[in-house]
Amino acid sequence: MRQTKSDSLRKESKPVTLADIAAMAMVSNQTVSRVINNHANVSAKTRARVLAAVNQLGYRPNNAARALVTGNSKMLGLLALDMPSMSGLASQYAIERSARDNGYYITIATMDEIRPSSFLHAVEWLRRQAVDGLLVVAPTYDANEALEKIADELPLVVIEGDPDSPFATVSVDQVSGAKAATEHLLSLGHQSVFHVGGPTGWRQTDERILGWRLALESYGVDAPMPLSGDWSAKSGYELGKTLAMIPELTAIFVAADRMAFGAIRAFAEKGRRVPHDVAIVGFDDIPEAAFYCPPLSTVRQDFQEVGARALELLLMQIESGKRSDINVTIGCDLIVRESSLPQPYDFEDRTDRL
Amino acid sequence: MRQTKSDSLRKESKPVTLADIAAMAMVSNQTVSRVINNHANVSAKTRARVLAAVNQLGYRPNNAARALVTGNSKMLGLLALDMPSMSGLASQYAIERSARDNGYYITIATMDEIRPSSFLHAVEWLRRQAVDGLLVVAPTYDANEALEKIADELPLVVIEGDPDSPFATVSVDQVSGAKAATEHLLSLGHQSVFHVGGPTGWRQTDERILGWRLALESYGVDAPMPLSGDWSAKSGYELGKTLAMIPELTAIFVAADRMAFGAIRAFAEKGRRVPHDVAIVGFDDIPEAAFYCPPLSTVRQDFQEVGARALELLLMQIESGKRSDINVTIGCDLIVRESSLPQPYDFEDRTDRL
DNA sequence: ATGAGAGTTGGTAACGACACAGTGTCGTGC
DNA sequence: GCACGACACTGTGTCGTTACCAACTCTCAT
Repeated sequence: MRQTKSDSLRKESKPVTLADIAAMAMVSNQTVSRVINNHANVSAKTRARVLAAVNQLGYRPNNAARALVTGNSKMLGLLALDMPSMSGLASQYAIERSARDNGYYITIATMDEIRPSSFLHAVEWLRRQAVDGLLVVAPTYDANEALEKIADELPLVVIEGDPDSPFATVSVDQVSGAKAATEHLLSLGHQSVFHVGGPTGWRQTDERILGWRLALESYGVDAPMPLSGDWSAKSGYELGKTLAMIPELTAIFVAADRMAFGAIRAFAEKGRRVPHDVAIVGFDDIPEAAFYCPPLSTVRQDFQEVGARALELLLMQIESGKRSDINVTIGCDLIVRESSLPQPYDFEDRTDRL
Repeated sequence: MRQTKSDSLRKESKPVTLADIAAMAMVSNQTVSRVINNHANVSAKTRARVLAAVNQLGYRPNNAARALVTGNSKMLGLLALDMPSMSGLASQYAIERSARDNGYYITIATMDEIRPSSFLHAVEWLRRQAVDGLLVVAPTYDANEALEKIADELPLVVIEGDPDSPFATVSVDQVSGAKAATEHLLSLGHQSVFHVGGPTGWRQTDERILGWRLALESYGVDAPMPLSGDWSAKSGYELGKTLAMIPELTAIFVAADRMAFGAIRAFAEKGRRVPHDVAIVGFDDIPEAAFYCPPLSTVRQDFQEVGARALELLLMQIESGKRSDINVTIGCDLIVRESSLPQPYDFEDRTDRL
């Protein structure tokens, strides 16, 4: 017998159920249910009596039972990449908070890489939990085909996915961010701007390259061959060692702050100073960027906003029951700090620009 | 009617149930259930027939129904601090992966600060979801009293909690890490070592201070007044500006890499070079530490290991049904890099020490 | 042949909550 | 005085699954 087993080991003798408080408040199950769910047609007096019983007995609604009968689990799946060098998880907090405010739980599933198979695996896992909707952080192209199959069975929002895809997406406008960063460097008088990009297969990699190319074009400059890292500081360092050997290089746009850190370090080791000899702009604006040596110019992405908007879109679909393919684009801001500025900077009052 | 409503808007006409495949395989519900759950006493032939039906119909077990009858939701709650400057979330991935391998889901709840009230709120929220156990990242003391109430109703493991508390904990040995860092600095000949610590109320803050004190004592040095930041690079920067005014200061042990970044930056702005004028050691070994300018000496914490061990402890409690108060301590390693080394370093082949 | 025992399988009753369709009680308007 | 609707509340059925117990089918030894 379950009861016996569990209380022989743990207090929780028997969880309080709806029926228990119905008995205590001397009303039917149904009335209690209505009170719990804030339905109409319950007199103030009964409602108070029920609420009193709820408090006294410490009743906690059982979501499993609820999910079984209503068909809604109030659970959302968050599918993310297991990659510590990704900054995107900052938005996870925003998502959870906002979900909870709306009465939804978040359950997470991680993938070590976005391959269709491991991807579908994770989705399948979440669907067993009968999630009401899916938030997918899918910055690579591979994800799209896998998502197709899911999208018309389950509400879905893709974060950092392809805006041209047939599902709802929320993404940061990488192109204009990259363009602004590159133009900033060109406007300082650099003859050309090199680029350290992310790994192939990532939307962000291509879009940042595109923005960079557009800026170079508008200045009539030929684009050098872009390099490709894996977003980590280490990869930035390795590529930086290579770039440091190019004498005519004076400016680099690096597709991630962490890679920029590595690159600056590599330049320092080769005796080329940033910003005096080489100007560098990163991307992301991680909190440490403002405190690197030198403080890193970068493009700020508002992950909080991305998360909040994604959740909003998802709930909209769940509540309306209609699939949506709205594409939300969030802008980003160029933050200029010392790493791209040729002249020495007045150190004293820089805290205001963090 | 639910069915009508949902399929008017979305394919998912009606989910496949156990009964459907029972009908197809021409066996009873029970037999299907046994196959799904890998119970014994099912002939190979029937099992194959059932499995075939499962595949053909695309059956997905309904966890809600399962949870309702078994009383186990196969869901674990992860309670964490909403603080981007905390490095601890690295272990979240390890936890999720390992949980999934064991057939458990992770649902997260975040808190903006660890106060008993917001803490209990989050716990209550998770308990509604009928989680089978709780993983709590609770690095502050405040959490303890709140946890007492929960611990004997629900399996619980506290990450970075107080090892003397009456519940199972997994923590990193902060004291010895801090001691090693400080001794390293003293062994280099520094007369004293200053300290930039974390916020008050955090176990890690106190333990790192303790380790630092122990090291100073063993060298017969009086401990200067430790400073207190909030783990962020920004706070390290502000405190660094203060410390930079102390002429006799030659070495600092900073309780977090991010704060160390800020501090080094502040010193640079005041014209004091690291490591030539001041030696600095951080704590955490975040991936960027090796690529700061200069590369940061630090104490490495293995968050992966912490997460994996915590999950292991939790599952043990859940499966045995017995509360445990085992305290696991994970060691940490001093990583020496340029920020604490007085002599210039041979740049060429340093990649091996990352 | 017969019975025991192991290996299979089936039927029924939960689990806890909500939906749905009632029942009963008012108050209002003609 | 009667019909009628609005409101407050109740009773039963159901969601998909597993637990429990009973029943059936084989062997194999007696």
